[in-house]
Amino acid sequence: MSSVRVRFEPSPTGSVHIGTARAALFNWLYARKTGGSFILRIADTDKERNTQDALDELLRVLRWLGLDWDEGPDTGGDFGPYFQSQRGDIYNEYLKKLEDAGRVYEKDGAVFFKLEGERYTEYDSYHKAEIEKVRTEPVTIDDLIRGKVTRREERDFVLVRSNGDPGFHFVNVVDDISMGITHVLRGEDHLSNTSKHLELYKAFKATPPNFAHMPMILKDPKVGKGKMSKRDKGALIEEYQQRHFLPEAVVNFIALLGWSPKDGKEVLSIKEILERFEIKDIQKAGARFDEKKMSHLNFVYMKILPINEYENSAKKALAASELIDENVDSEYLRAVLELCRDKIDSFENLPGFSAYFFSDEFPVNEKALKKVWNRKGASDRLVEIAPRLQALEDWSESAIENAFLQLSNETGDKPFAWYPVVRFAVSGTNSGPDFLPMLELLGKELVVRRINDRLASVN
RNA sequence: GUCCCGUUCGUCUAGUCAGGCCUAGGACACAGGGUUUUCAUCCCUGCAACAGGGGUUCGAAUCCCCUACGGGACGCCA
Repeated sequence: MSSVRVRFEPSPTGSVHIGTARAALFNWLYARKTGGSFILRIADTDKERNTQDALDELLRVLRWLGLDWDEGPDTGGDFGPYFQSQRGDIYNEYLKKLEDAGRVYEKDGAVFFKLEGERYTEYDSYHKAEIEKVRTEPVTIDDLIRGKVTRREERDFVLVRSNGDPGFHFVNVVDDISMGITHVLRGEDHLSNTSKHLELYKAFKATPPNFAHMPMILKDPKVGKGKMSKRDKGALIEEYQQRHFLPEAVVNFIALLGWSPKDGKEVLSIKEILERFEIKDIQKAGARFDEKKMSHLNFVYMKILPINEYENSAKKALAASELIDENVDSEYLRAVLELCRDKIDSFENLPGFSAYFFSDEFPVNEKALKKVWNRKGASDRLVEIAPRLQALEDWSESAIENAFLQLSNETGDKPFAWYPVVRFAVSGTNSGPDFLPMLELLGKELVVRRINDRLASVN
């Protein structure tokens, strides 16, 4: 028995859709699972829309997700070329076979595939016209996910466009035959196209590959109806990169879109996914995109991220938001990151969470303003604590705590009475890292100054 | 409109193929409580689903049929 060969056939026209990424992942998983080959084939027959940049971007995204390929545009292989734009000779050769078999004809400058069967014309309500149809024999695929699916193709279709470029269905089938593809895992949107493909396999007297049609990824119902489009939030992998999501989390999330492991474990590394992946466990029904789940997974991975990787990603996120540059004190930065480590839920939120460590221009949280500051006696709390902090000679966590404790003893109020107000004064919000270490790190001069600034704002 | 595919908590899903172990399990989200003298984490509890109707059967989420609803295809896009 020959070994498994699967392919991923993206068209490099811009950004990578989440469904495209999932197709890549599932094909990759199946290849690695079976010890087969994962082939990358570039669908660049539409010349105007393809650029080198888009291709580079595509390869970058695949690598970011942790996917590698055995044959492809940059790695080569025995079945090349791996750009469809360079496979013209092969397409011509296969077109000749169809010509010789009398299965093609020309119309309006394009080459059509001729179906076999009785011809008749009929009014078609979709095309709103009288069109020619063919009474063909139904064709059946045994889909690895859906079982037997039978359908009849009833209209001739274009093989080569009038501008000379070969069309999708034709190149798709020719490439799968000539590259020895054994399994085709693709989106359900191709299920209806499969009858066209099967007709071509028949005409070429070739054995069709095994098909598996994955469910569509649908919009969050709160957002709208239908399949997720590239305009929807969360639809593009680039968006996750820009938002500093972890690739492990993204991979985990897209794997769970339409697939789930038998043992019910949800947080899975790509290796663990690989151990559990089975085509038959892929869901039939469309999967709805849930941004909250994506965020949660990202959060889980952040918690277990090794410290050096955490620091790298954190620095990137801070640099991207221009809170820090290369002049930043690396020891101070390290301490800040250490302090925020267990508090933040995403790198995306880190800049907002920690801005006040790096700049006096930090935003004031409206809710905190209402809840903490616009409250009777709030400014009195600052008036009480400010001189005591000012007077401290030893600016250590315990010394700071003592200052609060003393005040607490004298007034009978808990230290809790001052904490939120001071936190608000120095950070503009009511949540954040551990309070006392935060003050210590910020430094006496800055803490006292911000308290006074806050007080000055009322007068 | 025609054809194809689908339908379990708000969402992702387990269970369906081999009907009884399902008073339907987990996760996210949401609500309430607890731990934490801050903040977050964390822990506990709760909410919440077999689309509807007919069969078959001692017994159906599970098998069959119909209806409804959702999705996809119907391009000289891929």
